[in-house]
Amino acid sequence: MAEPFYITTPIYYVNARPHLGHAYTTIAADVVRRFHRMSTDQTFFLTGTDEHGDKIVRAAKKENCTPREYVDKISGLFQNLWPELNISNDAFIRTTNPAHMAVVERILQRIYDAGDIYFSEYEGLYCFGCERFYTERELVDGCCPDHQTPPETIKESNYFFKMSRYQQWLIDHIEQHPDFIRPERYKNEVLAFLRDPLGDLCISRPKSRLQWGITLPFDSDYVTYVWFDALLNYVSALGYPDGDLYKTYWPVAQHIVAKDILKPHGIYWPIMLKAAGLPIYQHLNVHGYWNVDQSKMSKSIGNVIEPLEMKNIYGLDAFRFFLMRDMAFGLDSNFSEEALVQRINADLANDLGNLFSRVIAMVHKYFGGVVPEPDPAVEKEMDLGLEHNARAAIDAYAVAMEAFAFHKGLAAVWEFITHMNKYVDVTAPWNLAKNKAARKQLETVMYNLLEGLRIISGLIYPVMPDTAATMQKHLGMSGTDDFFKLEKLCAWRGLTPGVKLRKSISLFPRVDLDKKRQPAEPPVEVAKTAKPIKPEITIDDFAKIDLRVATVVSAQPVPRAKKLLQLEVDLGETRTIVSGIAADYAPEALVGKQVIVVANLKPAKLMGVLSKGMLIAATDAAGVTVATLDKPVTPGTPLS
RNA sequence: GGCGAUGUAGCUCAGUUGGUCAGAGCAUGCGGCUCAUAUCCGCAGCGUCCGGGGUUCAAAUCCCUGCAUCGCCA
Repeated sequence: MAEPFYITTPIYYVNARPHLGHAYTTIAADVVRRFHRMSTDQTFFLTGTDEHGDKIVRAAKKENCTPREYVDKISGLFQNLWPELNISNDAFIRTTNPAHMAVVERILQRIYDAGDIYFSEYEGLYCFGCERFYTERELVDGCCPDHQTPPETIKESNYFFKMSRYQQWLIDHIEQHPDFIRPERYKNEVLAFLRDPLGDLCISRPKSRLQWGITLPFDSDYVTYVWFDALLNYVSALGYPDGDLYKTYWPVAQHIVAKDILKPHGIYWPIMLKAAGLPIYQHLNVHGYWNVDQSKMSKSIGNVIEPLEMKNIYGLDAFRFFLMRDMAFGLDSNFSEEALVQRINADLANDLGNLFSRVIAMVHKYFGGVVPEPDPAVEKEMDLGLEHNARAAIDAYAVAMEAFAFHKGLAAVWEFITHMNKYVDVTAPWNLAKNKAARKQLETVMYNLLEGLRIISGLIYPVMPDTAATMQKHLGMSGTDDFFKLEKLCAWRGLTPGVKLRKSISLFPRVDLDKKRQPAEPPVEVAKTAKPIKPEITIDDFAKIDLRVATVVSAQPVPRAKKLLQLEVDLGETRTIVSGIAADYAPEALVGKQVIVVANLKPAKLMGVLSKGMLIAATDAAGVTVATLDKPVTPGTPLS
C-alpha cells in the first residue's frame, strides 16, 4: 500500500470573491487527491480561508459590517462553491477558528522561546488614511495613491523573525531536495532570491492600528502578521501537535499554490517550520495564471470569468477537464470559450464520447447488450495488443500525475483512446458480425473494447469523477466505489461476461459555437456572461450619481500605461478624465465623440494623472466599448 | 536599473546530454469506413525553430548581441 497523501490549497484571502484562479487551484488539489486515492486509502485534502489582517478590516468597513460578519460572509461563498465543483475536501479551515488561533500562539511562543524573535524599532512612511506603510516606490508624486496626501514618517516598534539565521539552511535544503519546489523554474526563482541576504520578517502589528488578528502570546499590545498566522493553518487543521491526523499526514505534506505566493511558501514557511522544530513539508507545487481571452485576469478590468458560469453552460466535468488538460502545470495559460469548446468537441465528444457510444451500441446490436465472453485462443491469434496499450497508458499516466503534470497524464489517456478507436477500425466488428464463423472473434473484440472503456473510466476519475461513474454504470459495474484503484485497472479482464448493459448514451454533446452565435439574440449572450444583478437601490440612491454628456476634446495615451488614455472632455467645463480604454480605442478615434461621464465621482490619480470623473463603458469578451449617445446633445446635459 | 524566463507550423505547445530534431494535437485539404454524437481511421501541405554574429565536421539545441513578451527584485 502506498504511503499516505496530504494535499493543501492555500487558504484564500477573503478580501475578494472566489474566481477562476481559486477554482483552478482547488480543482487541481482535488484531482491529485483523487489520483492518490487510486493507490492509497489514506488521503487528506485541506482548503480554507484566511481571515485576518488590515485588508479585511478595510473591506468590511466598505460594506458597513464588522470584520466578523464580513469574513463569515465571504468564507461562506468559498465553502458553498466547492461542492458545486465536486471538490472533495476533508476539512475547511478558517484562521478565525479558535483552535487555529491557539496553535499560532503556541508556535509563536515556541519560536520566541528559542530566541528567533526579537523586538526592534524602525521608521517608515505611513498613510493614516489607509492605515498602512508605503514604500517610496508605491507613492505617486510623493503622495498616497489612494488619498493623494503625503504619508508621514513615523517610528514603530515591532517583533521580527530572524529568518536570516536560516538562509543557508534553506539553500542547502532546496539543493538537497531537487523537487522540493516544482516545477524547476520556481525552485530557481527561490534560489535566485536567496542569493541576496535575506531580511528578517516583521511578524507583528501594533494593536494601536490593527486589532483584527491573533494577539502575540508574549506581548498583548500586538497582533500577529497575517502570513505568519495563515501559513500555520496547514498544521493547525491537522490538530497539531497531538492529533492523529497530524501524525499521519504532516510527514507527507504537499502544498499547491499559484506563483504569486511563491515567496511566503517557498521561504517564510520552511523557515518557520525549521525554527519551530517541525518537519519540513515534502513538496511545494507551483502553478501559473489563467489569462482570460489573452489579457491578464484582473478584478479591476472586470473580465473575471465566473467559474460557475462555464460549468453551468458546458458541464462540470468538461470544465474540470479543460482546466487540467489545457494548462501545463506551472506555466500560464489562456482561458477562452473557444478553447474550451474546441477541447470539448475534439477530446470529449469526438474521441471519448463517440468511442463509448459506438462500442456500447455495438454490444447491443450484436449481443443484445450482454457482455460477451472473450476467447483466449482467439485473442492470442489476433494479437492486436490493446491490453499492452492500456498498460502503457496507465504507466505513463501515473508517472505524469504523480508529478502534477496533469496535461501529460490526460494526453496519455487520450493516446489510449486513439488506440481504441483504431482498434475498432482495424477489427471492423460490423464485418465480423456478418460472418457467423467469426463469432468468437467478434466476442473477443467487443470484450476488449469494453475492457478498454473500463480502464478509461478509472483513469479519468480524478478529473471527471461524474463521467467516470456514469461510464461504470453503463459498463454494468455499478455498486463498486473503488473501480478506480490502480491495481484494478492494471488487471485486464475485470468485466464480468454475461452482464446486461444499459442503452448507449452520449457522454458529451457536441457544441456548435457558430450555431449558438448565429441566432444570437443578444440577451442570450449577455445573460450567459452577465454578473449577478447588484442589490436593489432607490431612485434617491440613483440620483446621487451625476451622469453628464461630454464631448471629447482631445485624447492622448498616458505614458507607460498600456490601457489608459488621458481625455480632455467638455461637459460645460473642461475636465481631464483618465480611462482604461487604450486597448480598444485609438486616441484620435475618440475626438469629437459624445460620451457619458460620471461627473461627481471622487477624483483619483491614475499613473500620476488626476482623473476627475469616469467614462461609462461596457466590457465584455470582445473588449471595451464606450457608451455614446444616439444623436448630438449639448455638452453638460445631465442624464436621468 | 539588476536578475531570470520565454520567443518552434494558422492556433496551443513537445523537443532530454548539439548529430533522421524539424515534431504532436487542434484547425485546413484529400481519401477510406459506416458500428457511432456528420463521429472514426489514413494521407497531405504549411515552418528563415524571433533577428544578427560566433564556436563546431555538425546547432532549434552552446556562446555573444539585438528585439519582443512576461516574471522576480530594487
